[in-house]
Amino acid sequence: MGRPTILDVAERAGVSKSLVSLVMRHSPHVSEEKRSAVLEAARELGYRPNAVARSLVRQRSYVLGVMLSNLHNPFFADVVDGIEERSLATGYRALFNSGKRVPQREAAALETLLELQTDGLILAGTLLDSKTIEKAGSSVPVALIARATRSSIVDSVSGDDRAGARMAVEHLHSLGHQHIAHIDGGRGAGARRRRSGYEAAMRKHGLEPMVVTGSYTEEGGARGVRQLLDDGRRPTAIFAANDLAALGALQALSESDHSVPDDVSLMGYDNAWLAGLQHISLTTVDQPRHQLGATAVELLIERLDEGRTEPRHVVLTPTLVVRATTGPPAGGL
Amino acid sequence: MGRPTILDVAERAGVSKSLVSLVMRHSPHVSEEKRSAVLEAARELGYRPNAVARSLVRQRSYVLGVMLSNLHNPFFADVVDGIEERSLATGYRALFNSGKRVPQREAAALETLLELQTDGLILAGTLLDSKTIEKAGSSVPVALIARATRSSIVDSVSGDDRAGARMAVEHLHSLGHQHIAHIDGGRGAGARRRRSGYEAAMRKHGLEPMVVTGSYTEEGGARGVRQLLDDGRRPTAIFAANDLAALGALQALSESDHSVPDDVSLMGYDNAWLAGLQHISLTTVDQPRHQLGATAVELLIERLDEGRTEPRHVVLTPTLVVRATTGPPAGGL
DNA sequence: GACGGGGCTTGGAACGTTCCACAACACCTC
DNA sequence: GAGGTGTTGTGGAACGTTCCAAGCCCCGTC
Repeated sequence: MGRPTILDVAERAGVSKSLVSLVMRHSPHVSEEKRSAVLEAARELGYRPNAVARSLVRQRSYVLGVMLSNLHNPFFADVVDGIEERSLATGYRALFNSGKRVPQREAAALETLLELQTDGLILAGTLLDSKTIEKAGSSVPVALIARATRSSIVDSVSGDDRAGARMAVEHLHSLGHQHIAHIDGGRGAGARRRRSGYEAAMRKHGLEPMVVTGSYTEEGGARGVRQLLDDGRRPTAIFAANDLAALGALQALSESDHSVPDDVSLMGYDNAWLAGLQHISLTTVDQPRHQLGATAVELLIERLDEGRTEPRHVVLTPTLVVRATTGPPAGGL
Repeated sequence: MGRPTILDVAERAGVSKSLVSLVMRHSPHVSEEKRSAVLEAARELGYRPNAVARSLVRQRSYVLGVMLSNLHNPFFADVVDGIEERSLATGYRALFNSGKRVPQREAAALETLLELQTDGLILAGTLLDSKTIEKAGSSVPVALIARATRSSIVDSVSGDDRAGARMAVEHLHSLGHQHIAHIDGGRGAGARRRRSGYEAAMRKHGLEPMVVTGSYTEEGGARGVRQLLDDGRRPTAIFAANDLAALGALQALSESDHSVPDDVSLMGYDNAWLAGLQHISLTTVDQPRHQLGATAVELLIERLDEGRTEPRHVVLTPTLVVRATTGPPAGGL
């Protein structure tokens, strides 16, 4: 015989299964006597409510599914903190998955979460195409993190990437830089907006945009620098699409004997915790990571418990964080 | 009406629910004709199997629950990779949780996973006491990662922390260091063994152990260095309990104007990816992180699908990784 | 002393699957 | 043409809960 069920507890306590159910759900309409009898029996048997059976009949699991694009990006660790805290506070629990930045893997992870009947879905930094996302959104509330969308079906919360990119350019420009390269985030969430914000800000100051393709990974940043070197471009400053890419760029720059910021200035994006490490001390654009996560949960709850049906798209404002990797222009690459 | 069920599909395809079930599970005993009719109906309705109902009746969820002690520690990102890869390959899916290094939170996360009827449980770097762990282990297979145990109930896979600590001491000793401090990992998983491995190795070389309390976090490492300074201890080398703590130590050292390795040598433990960053380039002890995760999954599967019942405790051997933060002894703190 | 009402308790139906035993049918063999 | 064999398809029970309608009992009221 397997795990004890509500029936076993009922029998042992000499009551009906319904009463056990009531006790387990802290109903006030139970006599003190029976309550303690049930609790006692449950303790003795080591009874634990079966959430699977419960969610089958209630048609509600009180679980929020979270698909993380990339566990290695410390940016998401903070986002997850926000998600867990907020969902715990509202009576839900969060369960995670990861798609490892591979669309096919992400689709599988999404499907898993869907089959498990999670009440709501958070896609953090997903690479999935909007058709797939909207299809998911049509069967369960979905909130996107860090991937702006104009979808009329799913919600989203993201930083204002265009504004953040503008801040980066403006910071570098105010230091005197004219040749500012951007290593973009490729197909990464929000990368297009950061890129276009960069381009717009450059043009606004009469500067020529200089973009190479990268990604939201160290490898992407390193590749970007190598590309810049191969092309013989001579930026005096580099704005990488995120902190991880900036780290990769830092790596590649020191391999090619360029010092930061003495030869080249370098900026990242996100202000993930490692940007603040003294030995890195990266100038970057801060995203309210914790709040990004918390807001996504709230968006879901508005739909789940408050009946909202029109989509909401929340945009949070980033802030500039100046540290040690930027300075006045010098030799450049 | 909500999501379509197997009954809706059956009706639309003009067959019984049982047949639909067979098709969905790729049974070979279905005529081509009916199979395609069912598939077609399912597609039209947007049917998706309900994993909740399925696992209720099968008494199996094919989900492995993973409780992560600390998502901010990059060590776990690699472990998770190993878990996801191995479980995908064996027909299971992994779902994560985090306990944020707070025993009470961890207990709640564990309980959640238990109630959701996951088929097996992986506790990665948990701070939970063994009584709680064994209780969980008595109702579902449990595998511990990075927390050695002699439990006769749960399985475990961990690095040989004593040996790793010895390697660290021996490396520093071979460079000529005599005054080697250890900032320990407090109550962290495996911390006690690293500490005792350090102490044993020190004694073996006729050296006096010098231990201060820390934790597996940056904050713990920084606090350890400050403690060392306050106490007026003058180590020429510091061995931190893990890479994160080493990073915190690095931080505190540069705040107190000590340069690494010119004044003090510094070592970490884990070889998490950030240890390899050129700008950090931490000498450390490598743990086979990916394999730690993969092995935990295998241990669970042995119990689940192969009927093993006696416990197994796998110990993997760490290796020394020499980078730039260690050198010959100099002024010290 | 019948009636009504409230607090506590109960059994049965339902949730969406899988599993099992069996039915239906075709085909082969003697 | 009766009997066996094998392949495909079916309905009902079961999984462990929650929900609902209804029952029981006690008490107060007229």
